[in-house]
Amino acid sequence: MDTRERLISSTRELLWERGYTGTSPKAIQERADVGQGSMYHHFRGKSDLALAAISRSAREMRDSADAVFTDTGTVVDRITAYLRRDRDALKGCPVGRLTQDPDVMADPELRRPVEETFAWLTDRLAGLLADGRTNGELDPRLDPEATATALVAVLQGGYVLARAAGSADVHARAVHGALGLLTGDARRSPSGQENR
Amino acid sequence: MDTRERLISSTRELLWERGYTGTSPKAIQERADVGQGSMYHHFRGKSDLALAAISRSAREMRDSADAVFTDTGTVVDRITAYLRRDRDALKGCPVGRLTQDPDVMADPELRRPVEETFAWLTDRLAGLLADGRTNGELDPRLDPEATATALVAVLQGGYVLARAAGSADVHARAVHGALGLLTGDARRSPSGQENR
DNA sequence: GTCTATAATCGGATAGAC
DNA sequence: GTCTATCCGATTATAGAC
Repeated sequence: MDTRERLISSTRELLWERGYTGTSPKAIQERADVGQGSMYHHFRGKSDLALAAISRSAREMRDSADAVFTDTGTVVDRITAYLRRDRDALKGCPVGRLTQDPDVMADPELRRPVEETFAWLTDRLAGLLADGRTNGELDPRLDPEATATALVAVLQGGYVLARAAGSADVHARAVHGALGLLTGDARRSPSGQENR
Repeated sequence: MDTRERLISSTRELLWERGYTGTSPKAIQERADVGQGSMYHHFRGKSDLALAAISRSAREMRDSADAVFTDTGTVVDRITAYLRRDRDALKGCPVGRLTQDPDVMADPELRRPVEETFAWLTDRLAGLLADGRTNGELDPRLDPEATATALVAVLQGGYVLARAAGSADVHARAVHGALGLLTGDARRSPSGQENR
């Protein structure tokens, strides 16, 4: 890996672990094993490096999700596969994490990849859910946009809860609960007052 | 409000807005309108202040949730009221936010209130869901712990998505989606293959 | 209790030699 | 392209006067 790539890679890791404010140019250089001068030769400064790192992480997140979504199987299969996908729950989401960084959110350039990634993801999931509704896999009353938003929120919130508990199992439990609701293993009782 | 309280209040605000790493003693003093010497008289340092602030926020979050949970109405009513509660979605959760702060999570004292708050919240919701299952409001197949975890995750993840989108509506949409799944307005089709 | 002074270290760069 | 030197403000305190 060349110098430039090592810097991007190091920045991605540090943004993931410590956020933008918690990441210093010096720490980036040390982890990349690159000198001060080198870093400022390849990038104009911290925010320039962060832009490269964030864009890379966003693209990777999108590409890997898309691979699961375009896989074979029923709609429910593909959504289940995405929700259950292997993840390091205690590390959190490298993109979602950035929403807590005021300096990232305040800079339109840095913020853009974050915004676009979640807009794309939610939209893609909503499309799948709409397909499932059309083909009879899912209840016609299901609201694709709202449901997609809820599912993405479960994933993002699952990271929060897993980190709070210090246990990756909590993320899996959140996903399990969401799938239970989606696939009808857990819902308002058929004898409940809201049933029609 | 006395000096000590102003310092705690100022620290709570800053931790909420900028996190632990992004909050300097100087900024705390300025917002509280308290001098350097005063701050170090009342608190041993930044982490001591943070502990007071975090404990306060955690207790407040817990108390206000408990008020909704112990309210009158059906289980589904109370859960709905909690999920739909007025919130400043773009500001995020003052407690959940701290899970992204490595310095907070690395310090057992600072971390404890965060961990306990979410453990309590999830447990409390699971109890309500179990009650709803018992009294026939909810499907007997519903897994109370997993569902409770998913619901709390929707709230926490909703903040992430709202901030990413720059719109509080996204949080409301996530909640709407989750309630649709929980109350049976949106789920796997009755004619779907998983139906028994 | 509050104020000012002092200080060591870090953060985020710029400048110029090689 | 990479290195070292230098810079200035911020961070997180401590010390002692008032």
